[in-house]
Amino acid sequence: MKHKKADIISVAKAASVSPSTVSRYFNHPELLKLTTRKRIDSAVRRTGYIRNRAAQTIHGIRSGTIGVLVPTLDNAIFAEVVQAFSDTVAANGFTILLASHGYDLQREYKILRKFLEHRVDGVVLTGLDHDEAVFQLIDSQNIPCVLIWNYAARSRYPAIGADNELAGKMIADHIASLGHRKIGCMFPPTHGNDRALARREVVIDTLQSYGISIPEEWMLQTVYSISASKSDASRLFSQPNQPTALICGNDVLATGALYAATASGLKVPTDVSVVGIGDFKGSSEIEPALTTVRLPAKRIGQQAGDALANAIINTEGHTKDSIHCKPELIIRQSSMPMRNTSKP
Amino acid sequence: MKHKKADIISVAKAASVSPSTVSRYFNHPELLKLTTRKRIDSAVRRTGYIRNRAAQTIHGIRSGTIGVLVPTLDNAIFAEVVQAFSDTVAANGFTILLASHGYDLQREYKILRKFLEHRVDGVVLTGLDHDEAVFQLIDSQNIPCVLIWNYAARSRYPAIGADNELAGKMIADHIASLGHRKIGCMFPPTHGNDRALARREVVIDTLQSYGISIPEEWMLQTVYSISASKSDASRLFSQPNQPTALICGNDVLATGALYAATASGLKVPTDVSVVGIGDFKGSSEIEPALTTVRLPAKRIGQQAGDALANAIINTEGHTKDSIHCKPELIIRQSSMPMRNTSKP
DNA sequence: AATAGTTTTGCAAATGTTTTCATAAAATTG
DNA sequence: CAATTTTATGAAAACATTTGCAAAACTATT
Repeated sequence: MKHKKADIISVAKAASVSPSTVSRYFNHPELLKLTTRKRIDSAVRRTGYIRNRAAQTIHGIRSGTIGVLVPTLDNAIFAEVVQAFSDTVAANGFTILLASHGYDLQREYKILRKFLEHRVDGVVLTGLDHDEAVFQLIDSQNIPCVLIWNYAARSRYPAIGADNELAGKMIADHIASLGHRKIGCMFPPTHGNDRALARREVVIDTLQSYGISIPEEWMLQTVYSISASKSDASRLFSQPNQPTALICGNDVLATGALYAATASGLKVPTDVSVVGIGDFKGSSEIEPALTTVRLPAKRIGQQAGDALANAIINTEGHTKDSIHCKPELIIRQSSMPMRNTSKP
Repeated sequence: MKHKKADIISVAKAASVSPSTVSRYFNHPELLKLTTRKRIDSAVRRTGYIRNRAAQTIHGIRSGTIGVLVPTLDNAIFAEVVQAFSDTVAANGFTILLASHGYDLQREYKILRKFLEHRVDGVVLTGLDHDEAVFQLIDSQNIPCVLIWNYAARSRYPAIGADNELAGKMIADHIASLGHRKIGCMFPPTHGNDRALARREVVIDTLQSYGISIPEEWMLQTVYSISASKSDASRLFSQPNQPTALICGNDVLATGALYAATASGLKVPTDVSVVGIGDFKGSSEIEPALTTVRLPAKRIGQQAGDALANAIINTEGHTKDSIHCKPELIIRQSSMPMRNTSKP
């Protein structure tokens, strides 16, 4: 007794009009007489008809979907960007197709193809660096694209995000200007992750410019997790020779380092300053509150959403300009000037 | 000089075969002769053809999409579930359409309609409670659906998740059996959030069964954020009369409470025990490590993904059974038995 | 080499919609 | 109230595919 799913023809029959009229009811209601509009209205209700976007899409009409490709959602900050992006484009009637590639470039290409099979109206990629094949695929379909999270003045597609190098420079400047000279660094693996790479390079370079170099054993490479960063930092903090400041590649690593300090009986910031990058949720509430550089995730998501929705709706031409969402140094309690006296 | 986008007909021409043969190349390659297969292979490559799922979908073929509807992604635990779900169904060739309703039931209905316009092959809703109109819409389209996150033996659709009431009971039992009698509670607003409601009710009831009742002023309602929970808990901790234990509705709230304790100079667990629910990332590393009840987000996402993909691919009949992903009491350092001596 | 049996391919109809063009109905004008 | 303009509706083609059926092309058998 299951009815066939209602299509536009059954609605037309129920309303005693032609299918074309029903189509107009949805797409150009102002062309219909009030009475027929009402009749169709009731017919739609009675039949439980739901429009079929697939059928519309084959007429070259927009699919109303945007493909969003992130490395992972387990990283709270990406979740936040996606959330903001999704809300923004939803206001323009778009729904997002979401997938994650787990930092695997091969997978990124495959997922992009799948997005294109679904005839997404636009795509969002995370970060600046992607396989050349990925770029070519997007070019060949000529579909609007934005790169989120990282900013660069010159990039293959409009980049909307924060200048990660600037963020790295800001935090390194901060630590160096506090007088620290014995500095440790903890950064995530940089393979397939241009954000992390950019930050690390610039931190090292900036410190270099102050005449500071970082010994091998204080240069930690730590996967993105509180547990890994806590254990790595604990190991660092239990060595005889210790840095007076630890610069972490992001706030998750810094959080782990803060916990490690507490666990090791070190006081932050008196014994060691700890700083992060990102200003994630909770970074301002943690004890001691974390000094960090704010990367405005929410704003990035919104700007990217506006830019892409705009590129799709208006010109059908491509988005033009990159947008820089400025990072901002947030000084809290986890960093302080270097004490002048050295330990006896 | 932009070419028209390649369709199946242009591929057919390029390979000197009929469109039907190209179609078969994708859908039933085993029917083709090796040589024609190769010819088409090359034609596809040369033309840059990408299949059009929209055109397939109107033949009643599956769209290969699953609609996922969560309250928000800003909650790390939902992000984790979504991530696990997405990965699982991606292995079966599905892509997810993701949207969030921000605990607004009206929006949930609208989003669901949009999903159905896209002819999703299945839908995922978060939590057990939804507008009756939502359920009816799903019924009318008869499309597989699973409810994630919360478990209940009897529910409108298969529920795959943890028993939140059990989780609440476990943590309440734990605290009561440690001898605490002066107990505070901090729970999120329960409006439109059946998970939170279930937990709170059962905690209160369980404590009741130990003869414990919670005074009005120790019953905090706090929005989901570390900053709110920290400030609410700080207020509680600065009152003259204080509980010896604080039960928090989730680990985010508990984290804020832990920070508040540190800020107020209280020692956890000696001065006050603090417990959460969820076992979020970082809960085991925070100092002191948080006693909580683990809700297996990842497993929920995977199980839900398997169940739904299965329901779609195999029977085309609906998913049958709810699955209970058992919560688990994780005792760490933030809780300890009640001291016998009361403060002077 | 003719026949029967397979395998491979193409034709044409079908899918659910939009849209152009034509026509019918209504409204406006003299 | 007839002529003209405007508005509302329908018929049919178009969109990019899939698929049942039949024809063509091969194989195998005698």
